[in-house]
Amino acid sequence: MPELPEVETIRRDLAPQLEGRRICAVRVARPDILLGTAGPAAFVPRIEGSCIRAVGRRAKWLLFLLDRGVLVTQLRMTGRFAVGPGPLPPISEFRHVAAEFDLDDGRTLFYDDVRRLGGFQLLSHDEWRREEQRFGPEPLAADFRARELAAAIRHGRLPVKNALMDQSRLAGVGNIYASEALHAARIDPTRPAEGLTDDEIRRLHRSLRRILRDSLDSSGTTFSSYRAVNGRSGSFQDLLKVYAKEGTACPRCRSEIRRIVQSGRSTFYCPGCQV
DNA sequence: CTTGTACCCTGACCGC
DNA sequence: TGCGGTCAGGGTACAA
Repeated sequence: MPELPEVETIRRDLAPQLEGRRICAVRVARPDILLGTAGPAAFVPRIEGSCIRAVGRRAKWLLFLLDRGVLVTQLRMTGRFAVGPGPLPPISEFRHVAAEFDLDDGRTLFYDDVRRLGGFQLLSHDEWRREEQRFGPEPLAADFRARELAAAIRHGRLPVKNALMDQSRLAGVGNIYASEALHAARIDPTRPAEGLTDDEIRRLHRSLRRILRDSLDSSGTTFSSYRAVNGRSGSFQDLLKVYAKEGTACPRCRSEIRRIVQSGRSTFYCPGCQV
């Protein structure tokens, strides 16, 4: 379940291995990972021969900035990458390889996706610029202050947890970090976003940024399926306070952590200290 | 405009 | 041992 810290971890793993490389050949074993209208017949020749100038990230999307456009990648739930020296995936866990990209240094980039909810789309630089406008601000950007958080989420009767996860309001936050940030800020996840006080916004801003940074320092949360590149695990799951901790004691007030469902997603919170 | 729901997909897990 | 049902949640399409 890659959110901002997980996708950024993958970007940092991939960038030094891929930047400056040319893609010589592409194989798409599972065409349904090609998002949008393009099938392999249109996709493959547009990628082959292109050079990877940089590996980027916006929200939870990983970006391969090519000389001919932007290869946009969504990992959704189970998408993973590995880079190997030969024609076979370097780790045995890659049993659902959906696409392979041969590089000009003899190595191959493998994309594996059990559920195939993720995938690729090649956009022109102009198309990506327009697409990118749909996202809210990046919460780890240097100029993202409490004022920017308030402008992004403090409107509407939507519960604050859903507001945090709405990618058009705020980029990169998903189910795990929304629950964790609200617990750290002592805010009830069901509260309408428009009702947060200035002090609560300041607490949420600090908590959210600290948790995203700490998770990045831990290479993300390997809870079920997420891995960094080549199967590497993150360790932030060891530092979670409420996510998937239903029935355990809140580390702050010892009340019992509860699980509720908001918009079909699990929310974990402490009824004792989140008000 | 906002808000809610169904759907895509497979593997892990549970109860019988 | 098998087997059906449920759940996981990212984003998107569509309805109200």
